[in-house]
Amino acid sequence: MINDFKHHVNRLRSSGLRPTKQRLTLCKVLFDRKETFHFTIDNLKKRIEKTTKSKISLATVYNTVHAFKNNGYLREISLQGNKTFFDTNSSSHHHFYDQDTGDLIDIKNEDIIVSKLPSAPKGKKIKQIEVTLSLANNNQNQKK
Amino acid sequence: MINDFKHHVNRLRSSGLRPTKQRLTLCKVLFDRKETFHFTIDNLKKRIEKTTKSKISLATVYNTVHAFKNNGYLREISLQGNKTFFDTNSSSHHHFYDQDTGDLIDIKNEDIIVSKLPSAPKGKKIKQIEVTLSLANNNQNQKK
DNA sequence: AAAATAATTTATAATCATTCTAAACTAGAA
DNA sequence: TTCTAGTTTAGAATGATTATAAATTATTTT
Ligand SMILES: [Mn+2]
Ligand SMILES: [Mn+2]
Ligand SMILES: [Zn+2]
Ligand SMILES: [Zn+2]
Repeated sequence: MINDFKHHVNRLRSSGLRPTKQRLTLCKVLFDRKETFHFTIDNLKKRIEKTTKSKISLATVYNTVHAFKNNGYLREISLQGNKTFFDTNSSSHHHFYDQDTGDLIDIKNEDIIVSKLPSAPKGKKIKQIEVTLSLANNNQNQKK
Repeated sequence: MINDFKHHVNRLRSSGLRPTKQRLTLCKVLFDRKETFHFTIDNLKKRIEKTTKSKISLATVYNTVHAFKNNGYLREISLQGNKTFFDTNSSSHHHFYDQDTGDLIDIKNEDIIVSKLPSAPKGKKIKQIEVTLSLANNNQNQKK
């Protein structure tokens, strides 16, 4: 599996995306690893620069990440603050969000059970259930 | 209760905020109504201009909204896309988020039951449980 | 009530993330 | 090889938010 990227080429082709040098580089950086992870664009840009010799323009990183997201390779995660996070774990799951550190930790889908849900408004369907558990330090924020 | 804003003055004072003309105007626009609502800064700025005669600078709207949020009068809501929403309903509750229209609909806390939760990491505490149900149109996005 | 002070407001500039543009480049088809 | 549509790119443009620093105002002190 290592050093093999035929499957990336295939996946890109089957999404109607040409397997360009830049896209394959991104595929390797994002998907050729055991653990999934969360990242920002800025974050990812730096990782590419460190990890690979390829130079990819910022515009292309944006374009590619959005293409990957639109084709279900990546998930976009919404958090407070004005930064957008992405998740290489595109399957359904939830998150701890540490308000102090900004850390984001995966929670497996089966570790949270939502046993009651409202029904969707007329003509609409529930497409995704997302639970975010916000964390803070244990010590009571004792005022004074 | 109408045309009475002593309680706003009191609340501001008890938060260590001086009851300025601008803050009281914001309090009236945000809290003197039956229904709670969701808004963006831009959104709120326009509402102020329509509703009141007061002219409040953009910087003050930002400052005040953040002060109100930090003191628990408002909640900040995180959604996909790069806009920040606020919620005059500061109590614990959940949301429908319509991916097509961008609409945000409240779900009462008791209409969602989360019956299994993971435990928080060491030294951390779960401060907030937020469930977002993403909506899309019923019709299957049939590809061709 | 006037003066002193500290907080607040404001216009405007600065920053930062993201998107747009249009020219150069490239993958795949003919 | 030539053609064409798709892709990449640098840089400009946009839009939201934050910073700055001077003017104003609320509150405290005299
Ligand atoms: Mn904010
Ligand atoms: Mn995006
Ligand atoms: Zn995740
Ligand atoms: Zn709400």
